Amino acid sequence: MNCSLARALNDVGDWWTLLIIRDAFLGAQRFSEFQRSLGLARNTLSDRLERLCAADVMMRAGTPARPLYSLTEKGRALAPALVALQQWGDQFASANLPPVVVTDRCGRPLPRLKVVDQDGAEVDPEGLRFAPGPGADARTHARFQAHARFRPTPAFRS
Amino acid sequence: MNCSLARALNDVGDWWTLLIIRDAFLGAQRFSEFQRSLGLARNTLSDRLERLCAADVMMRAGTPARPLYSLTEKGRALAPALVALQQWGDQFASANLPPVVVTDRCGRPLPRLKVVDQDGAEVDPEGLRFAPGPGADARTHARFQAHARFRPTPAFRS
DNA sequence: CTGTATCCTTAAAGATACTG
DNA sequence: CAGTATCTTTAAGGATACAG
Repeated sequence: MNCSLARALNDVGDWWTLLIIRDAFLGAQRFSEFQRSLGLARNTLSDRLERLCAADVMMRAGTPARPLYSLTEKGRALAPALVALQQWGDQFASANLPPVVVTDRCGRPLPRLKVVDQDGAEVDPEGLRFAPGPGADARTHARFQAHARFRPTPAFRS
Repeated sequence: MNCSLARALNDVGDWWTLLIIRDAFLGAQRFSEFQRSLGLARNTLSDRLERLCAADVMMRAGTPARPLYSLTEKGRALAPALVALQQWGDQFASANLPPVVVTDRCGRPLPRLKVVDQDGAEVDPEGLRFAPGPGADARTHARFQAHARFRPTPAFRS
């Protein structure tokens, strides 16, 4: 798919994968830590760790017999996505009574992530738009031109 | 699960669901728009839209015979998570050549989402911590006390 | 401890045809 | 147009036992 979101989901869009990554952020490193923390089957965990290493989201260190799993830079770059999802769950799926909160290293809860524009002004969801990027292929361009991708942008609406 | 992330994933942690939501942000409203845009089976789409409406992420308007699907406030609140994931895919899965970029309503590409603390300072991934929240149950508290959730916080490490 | 190898059961997804 | 109803196929996940 010619789509970054689909590609992202291909790497981490699985039920267990993001939970594994969260545990890695929490400091889990050993196979058994993930396994006991999440309670998933061993073969499933094995498969997920394999995929994550193959996708360069996590890496294996330690000895082959007792590996240590940790996040790569690519994996750590998931922090905003992870925090955003958790905060959304805090607010809407946990009725603002989250079991666990994300904090800075001093233990102060983090404010909600905001989408801001180049001037630092917050962009509300209705203000979001999409446009062909540098990697757009012919099909993508065609789609946007065909019907402005569903919703006309202000420029087209004028 | 006593975990906001798992609850969030329960609502939107599916392969198709986030793509449907993205199309909704793009302005798609009709069953056939989603279907043609994503190319998923009709029964699958039907199921996803059903779940999304049940979870109050999307809502149905228009006539029963020709419904219009749109995001609720809860759904629009997914914008940060969606943008964060897409940007991650842009950078790492599309080699910084994204087919589609997220912009503000003027068409200016958005800067990358950042995790900031209460003072507005950026929090790097290593600085992330987690702590029991107001909705923590006994089991959650026990977990944190048992082993500081894998990694000792600076306070515990001292 | 860290997996791999099977087996088994269930769920998910697509294709297709049909209905209001 | 917007689904529903079947049917079929495949994949995913858990359980268990075993191995290095």
